[in-house]
Amino acid sequence: MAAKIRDVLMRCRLFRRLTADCLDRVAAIGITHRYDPKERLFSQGDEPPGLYVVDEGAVRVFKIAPGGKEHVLHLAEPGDTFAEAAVLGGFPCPAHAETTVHTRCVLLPSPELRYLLDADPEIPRQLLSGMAAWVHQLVDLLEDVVLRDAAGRLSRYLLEAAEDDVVLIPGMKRHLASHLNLTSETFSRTLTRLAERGLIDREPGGRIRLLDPAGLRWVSKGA
Amino acid sequence: MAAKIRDVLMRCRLFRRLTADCLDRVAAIGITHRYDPKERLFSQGDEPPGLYVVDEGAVRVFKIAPGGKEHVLHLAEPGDTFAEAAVLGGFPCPAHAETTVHTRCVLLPSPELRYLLDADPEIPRQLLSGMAAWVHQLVDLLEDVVLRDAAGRLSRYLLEAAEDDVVLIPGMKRHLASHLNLTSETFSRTLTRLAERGLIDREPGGRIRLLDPAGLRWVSKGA
DNA sequence: CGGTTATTTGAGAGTCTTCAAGCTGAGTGG
DNA sequence: CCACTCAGCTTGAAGACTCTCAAATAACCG
Repeated sequence: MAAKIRDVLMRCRLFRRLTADCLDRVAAIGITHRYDPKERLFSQGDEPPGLYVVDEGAVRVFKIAPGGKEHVLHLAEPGDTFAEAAVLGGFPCPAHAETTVHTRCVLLPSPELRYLLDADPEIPRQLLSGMAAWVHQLVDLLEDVVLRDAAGRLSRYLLEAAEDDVVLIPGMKRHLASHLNLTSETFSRTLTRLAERGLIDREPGGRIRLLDPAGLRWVSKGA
Repeated sequence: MAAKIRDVLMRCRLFRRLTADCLDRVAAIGITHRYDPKERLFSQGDEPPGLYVVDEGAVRVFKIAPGGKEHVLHLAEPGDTFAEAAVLGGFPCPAHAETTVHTRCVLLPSPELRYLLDADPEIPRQLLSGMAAWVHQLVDLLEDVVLRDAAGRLSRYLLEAAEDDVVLIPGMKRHLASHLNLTSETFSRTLTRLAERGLIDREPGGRIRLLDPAGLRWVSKGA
């Protein structure tokens, strides 16, 4: 069981740089949780229960704007962590978290994690660079939203998410759309437009094949 | 001199939570630099010279999009730090940094800082929560760009930047506009619209008086 | 198969940007 | 002391992109 948790942690950027020794100690406090689809893990304003690592399934972390519109900050898939900033910074959750499908997570409970950080000087040091990477990713996201148009953002996402030139859309398209700061309508239209230009091919089951990665790269750079 | 550097560090979120002891050791490696207006501190892709803390003046950290458009990620004013993520994460600078006016900064050079982090277990631990706060701020910024309109973003900025219901615009309006993801034209128009509604008063010298903070808060919440 | 939910498509409206022109204000030299 | 100049700011009109609303289609689940 503990070996299992270790493996989950190993897959994620935040913990990958930990030494085997530290990793074991962190894994020891981990608890595996299972969730049904659409189950709420925590809500905006809650005290963070702990640091989550997705093992299987997917969690969307989102804000709800006054007016009911929601924006997906983070689509956490296997190997991703979330709520790390709230736990480590000691402030309440800045967003809601809900699963999209059947999901298994490892939870590192806040009290135990904080104790560990105080007890073991090696761990904070190694987490620091992990946090820096997370900042870097946020800056990328910000850049994305700010200086790319719909086609550019979608192209970049496709390029990043592709494996063997195939992208499997996680969960509902409208959540992915929200993550890219698009309505589902615009998302759909942009997808067909990319297909018309021969850059991608829409296959059944939410699968997308990249026909012309170089062309997509061009679009994502803003042309 | 060292006392001076200590004071500068003390003012910023990243270091405020450090114990007096650690603070001294960090301050010891700090170097004060002076810059002319529009002087370039580093460029995108450079190895980060170190962690900067603004003592006096202002630095804008910005990206240039293909096509020449620039976006201001961060307007660093006294007490703000920048390049922290690149130094701590060990990757190249993701953006350019340039002063807007005569500026004094404290630089904590990368090699010394890294050495300090390795040598002293206490410092990374205390920096971790500072990084978490920076993540939190980035998420706010992202939220800002994504779910507020021009008037909402400007209102929020004014409320945050105000002291005694007066905001002094740092540097050029067009840089502030870019930070809020607006063109300078839209910025100007939005300002006059807020003035017409009696929420603010535009005074000479780039000074803005908040006449109705409650009303601004209403606008910033998206109405 | 029927009901429900998600996605696609169409038409119209709104916001922000772009392009172009006029304005303002500080610094300069006559 | 004043006109000149240049950069930044403001204002106007036109256009682009995305959103909203509405309806049709497709996918899913019991």
